[in-house]
Amino acid sequence: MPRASTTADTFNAIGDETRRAVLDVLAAAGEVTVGHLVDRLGGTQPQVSKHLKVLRDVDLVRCRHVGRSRLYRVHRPGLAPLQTWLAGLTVAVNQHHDRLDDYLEALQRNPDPPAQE
Amino acid sequence: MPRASTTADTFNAIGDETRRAVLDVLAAAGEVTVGHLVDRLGGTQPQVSKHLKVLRDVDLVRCRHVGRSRLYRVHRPGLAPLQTWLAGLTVAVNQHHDRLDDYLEALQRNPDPPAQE
DNA sequence: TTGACACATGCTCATCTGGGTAAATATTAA
DNA sequence: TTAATATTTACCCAGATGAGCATGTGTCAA
Repeated sequence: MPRASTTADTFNAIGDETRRAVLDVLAAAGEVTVGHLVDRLGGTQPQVSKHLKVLRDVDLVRCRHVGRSRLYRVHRPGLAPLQTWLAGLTVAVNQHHDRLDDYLEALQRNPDPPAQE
Repeated sequence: MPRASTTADTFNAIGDETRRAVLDVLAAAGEVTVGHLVDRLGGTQPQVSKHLKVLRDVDLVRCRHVGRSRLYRVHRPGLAPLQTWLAGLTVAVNQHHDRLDDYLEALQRNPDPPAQE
């Protein structure tokens, strides 16, 4: 079985570095034209358009027509899956691992530590 | 050019749903054995091992040997790239898009709104 | 209508993937 | 040493990808 489609979910969509860069530019600028993105990010126009399609498919960006241009913007609700999962994971990790990392790293440096210092 | 390697960075690593599930289990349980993960997640043992290798390569998990088992755990610092990027993006989006989404959606429902109301 | 502009879509291709199964490695028990 | 347990690693394969390039679609200007 191959890797899941990039449009399978938000996580796959942001796996690509260029797409993250697209989101960064959109987030910083508010609304941006495809042409502007091309100038800003480099690469060819079809390339950028394809990345935008992926982001659109997972609802991370939306666009509106203005003349012959299209203005793209980040669609905030699309970020929810990422924010939710990462926040939940972080909380869970912190609860169980408080200070465990430090302990384990110390243990690794001194595999057989004395019972109590 | 094919998709970037899953071990290219943290973002690619968490693109896979099974790997996110692995992280969830590890985060909830603290330290877990590979066998336990297999029981918990289903799938074959080699499969889980491979996913763990990917997570290890991007430093999202670490493990230590205990007898013939290995105890895996989430390595918190490995989450930093995700947290940093997502937080930055969220802040930027909120700054530029405060209430823009609502406006645009209203605009979409009523493409040619009266000047003021 | 014709032409230019702004994007989107279609196509080819080398490449990386995740699943399945078999075999290798390491550690403990007998 | 031999057997069993716990994981990792090696192969094989269909499927999806991103880059490059050509083409299609929609809009504005003359």
